[in-house]
Order: sequence, then C-alpha cells, then structure tokens
Amino acid sequence: MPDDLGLLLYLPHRELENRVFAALAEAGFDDVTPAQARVFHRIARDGSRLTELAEAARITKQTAGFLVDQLERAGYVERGPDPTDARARLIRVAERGRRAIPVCLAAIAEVQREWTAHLGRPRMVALLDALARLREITDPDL
Amino acid sequence: MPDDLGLLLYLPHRELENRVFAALAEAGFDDVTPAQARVFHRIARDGSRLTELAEAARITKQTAGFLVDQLERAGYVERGPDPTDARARLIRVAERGRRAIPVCLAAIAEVQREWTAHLGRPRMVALLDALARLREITDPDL
DNA sequence: TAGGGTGATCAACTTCTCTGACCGATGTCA
DNA sequence: TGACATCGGTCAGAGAAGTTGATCACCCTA
Repeated sequence: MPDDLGLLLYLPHRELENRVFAALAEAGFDDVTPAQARVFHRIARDGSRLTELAEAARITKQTAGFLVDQLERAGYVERGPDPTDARARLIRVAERGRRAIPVCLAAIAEVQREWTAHLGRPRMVALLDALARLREITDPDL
Repeated sequence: MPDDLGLLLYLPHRELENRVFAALAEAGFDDVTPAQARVFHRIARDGSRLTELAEAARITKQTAGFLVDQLERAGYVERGPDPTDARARLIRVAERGRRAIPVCLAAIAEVQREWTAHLGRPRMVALLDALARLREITDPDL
C-alpha cells in the first residue's frame, strides 16, 4: 500500500506528537499524557465546560472528567463554578498549564522549521493551507 | 491556538479513520480495532515477523504480539514458521483479511473524493505530494 | 562450545476509553 | 406553581491498548 492517505496523515502527526512530548518532558512537564493534552488543548480562553471539551475531543463526558481530574491534580487546570449555571463548572488553564504552553509552541515551531527545510517553503505553505481548509469539514468544534 | 499543526494533522486523520471503520463495520468486519489495523497494515506481501511489525508501528513486541493474537483469532492473519529462522514466525494476511482490504480502499477513495471536491484538485494533489515527501523523514519503516 | 544477541512469549501493571446508572440543577408548560 | 423532561456531571464496572521486566529457545561467531 504505497500512498495510503491514512498512513500519510498518521506518520507526521505521530512524529510531531513525539517531539512535543519529548520537549515537555525535558522542560520538567513529564507528568502529562497525549490524551490529557488533547483535552487541555480545547480549553477556551475564558474557560470551558466538561461537556464542551468532551464534544470537541469526541470522547465521553466520563473520559473527559477522568482526564481533567488528572490535569487538575497535576496543576495544569483548575475547576471553578459557572456563574451562569449552578449545575456546570468551568475548567480553566492554571499556572502550571500556562507555563507549559510556550514549550509546546517552541517544539512545534522547531519541527515546522525542519519540515520546511525538507519540503521547501512553497510546499510547506501549500500543506498548511490544505490542512486548514480541511479542518472546515473535519472539526466538529468549528 | 488557531493554526496548530498538531491539530491540523490530527483532525483529518481521525475523520478518515472513523469513516474507514464505519465502512468495515457495515460490511460485516465489526471485530477489528484501530490498533489491530495499524499492525495489520504493515504486514508485507510475503509475510512479516512480529519484531518487524512492532518496529514499524513503534510499539513493543509484546503489544504487537497481543494484537496479532486477536487478529489471528478473528481470522484476519495467520502465523506460520519462518523457513530461514526457527526462532521466528511469519505473519501473513489470511482469507478474512484479504476480503477486508477492498472495503478499506473504497472508503479511503470515497473520503479522498470528498476532500478533493472541497479543496479543488490542485490543492489535493499538493497535499498528497507534501505528505508523501514528509514520509521520507517520519517513517522509521522506510 | 561457550557467550552474546535475536525472536517471541508470559506476567503484572497503568492508562484510556467505554456503557450504564445515578444525582442535582434547570427550564418549560399545563 | 408543581410535575417532568433535559442538561451537566459523577460513580461503578469493564474492556482495550499499551508499558516494563523476566524468561526461554534459537542463531551466530569467536
């Protein structure tokens, strides 16, 4: 199966993920997992509800709650009341979470530099453009 | 985080995977999981050793063995002796596995048609080209 | 022929995810 | 205003996917 679209999408994602988590671990954030990161990533600036995170990440509320518990215990996020609905609670990025973000961004930028060097700038730009347009039809959160 | 490379790669892969497994389930292949498929996918035409599959999929030999056990029990693969080395065993695609492949290919082709319709042919070609070139530096199996 | 490396497996454990049941708060409508 | 469905979230139990560590059989080479 030479040019399998599934594998072609999977491989660079795995590579990027490995690099980001290696960078995180090296910077002392060695207690976060990919599953936790996928939830963390979807937290809105002004906080998100558990149900929103679950929908965006396409996991059940229970799984999202389980992962947020871990993130909360490790200090990456914090839960507070939702002033507009007493049933809900707002999940926000906490101090340790805020400090981890630039480490991720730097690792992604580094990988992106390497890939640009390999592909050449025009092909890299075309790749990002195509992926961004694809997001319009593949992201339930959008 | 508007244009996060990680998310941009993750979303279309998840979408494609969901579509392929939905098609498989509809065709009666409802007993195969993504993890099993990732191993199955790497089986060479003339058979592969467990260790080869584990390396290509970047999982431990134990995990690969666990997944191959399941695939074997469900009739997707079969294990035979390796004539060149009595320690090793060759894993080959079996009857049920062979019948599942065209279902996957059809599902992938369908998704690719949709994406081409959304992006336009030139952008789709550029996407595939960039991903194929990226494979050169992200696939340990190559 | 002894020793180190390789292919595979066994055992125990962690992490992630699910389904199903449940509880309290909310909103609606007779 | 009270009954009831809905919504946000949690608890309990299970299965799937992955890990490390140990072990065993076989291969190759000095």
